[in-house]
Amino acid sequence: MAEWVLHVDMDQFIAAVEVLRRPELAGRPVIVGGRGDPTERAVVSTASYEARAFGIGSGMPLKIAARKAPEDAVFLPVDHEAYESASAEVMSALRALPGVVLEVVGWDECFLGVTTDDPEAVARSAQAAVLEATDLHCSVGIGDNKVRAKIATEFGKPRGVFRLTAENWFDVMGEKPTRDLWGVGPKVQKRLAARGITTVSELAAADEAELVSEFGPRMGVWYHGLGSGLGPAVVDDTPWVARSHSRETTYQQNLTTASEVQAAVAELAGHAFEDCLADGRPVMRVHLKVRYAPFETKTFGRKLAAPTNDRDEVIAAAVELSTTLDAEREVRLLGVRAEMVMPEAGESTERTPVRGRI
DNA sequence: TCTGGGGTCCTAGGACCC
DNA sequence: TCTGGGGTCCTAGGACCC
Repeated sequence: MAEWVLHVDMDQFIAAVEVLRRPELAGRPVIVGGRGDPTERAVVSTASYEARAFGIGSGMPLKIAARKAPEDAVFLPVDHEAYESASAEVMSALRALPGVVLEVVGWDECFLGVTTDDPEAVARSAQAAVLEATDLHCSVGIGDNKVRAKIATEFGKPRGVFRLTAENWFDVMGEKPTRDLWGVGPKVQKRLAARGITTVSELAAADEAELVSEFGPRMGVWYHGLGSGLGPAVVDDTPWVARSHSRETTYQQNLTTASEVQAAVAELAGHAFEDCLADGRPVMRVHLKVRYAPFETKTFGRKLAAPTNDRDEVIAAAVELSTTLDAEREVRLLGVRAEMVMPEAGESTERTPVRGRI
């Protein structure tokens, strides 16, 4: 029997959860984002397939989505608690499958590690288990590592199963643009293209030393391997330990005075601090990120003298950071993020340069 | 045309020490 | 007067993911 990595990804998860509790919305374009008011500053979290047909997608400003949407479209507010409880049901249904190791990646996706001669059968039973428990549909990618399993899922959508391994990697992916790889975004795609690398096959055939000189010792090697579909194959079910907590808000009206900014920073820092407190862990660093008009961002931070549980100390540190803003130029803030970083928690597991929770 | 909120990890460069 | 290497720590910034 062989070891396999399965990647389970819910189909239009947030929209599907909303339709589940409002069956009358089935078949209509559903757009979930912000407070559900398309005239506000906010973006689309998820659009149903019906809405995607009109060119609406996640990350798009609600105002733009409203312009593209047909008359019968429905805008709904984000309801974190509903998605979290649906997510928990999905995960527990999957965890109950015999012989699987489950690693949560996000609300609506996870990896399953399984030893079997028939991974397609496991994939089908995973889909059946999720449907039975939640009435929600998912797609499953099967791979010989996480990178291939993750990419395979896209070929299975919706409600399908697809297998991607070393055997068919270049047949399936060879001619695709580098952007289709997990971890290659628009910036990296552009930098690769500047060196004549536009397809997955070209990336695999590229000179690794050249990639290292462009992207650094870790990322250069990582991207080169990505061209061949290389990646970690270990599915790790140890519970997630957050390294940091942050709070961010976009203001409907820009903040324009130093005292407004300081009040906003103090409030956000307080909430982020409480998230750390809830984890039972002290705060080691305080970061601030501001977005100011027209569309620039600035980040800065400071290490505290020692890890602390002192609320006043971390808030004071955050507020003090905000005083370094250039009042003339930078105090027209669209948004502010306060981040609290906690000390390294125990031994870290194997890490890969794929961002986010892998 | 307008820009979420929650995260993670990597890199470059300066400061500082020996 | 001119200016070594090597190492570590720290901060700012960047990129990407869900």
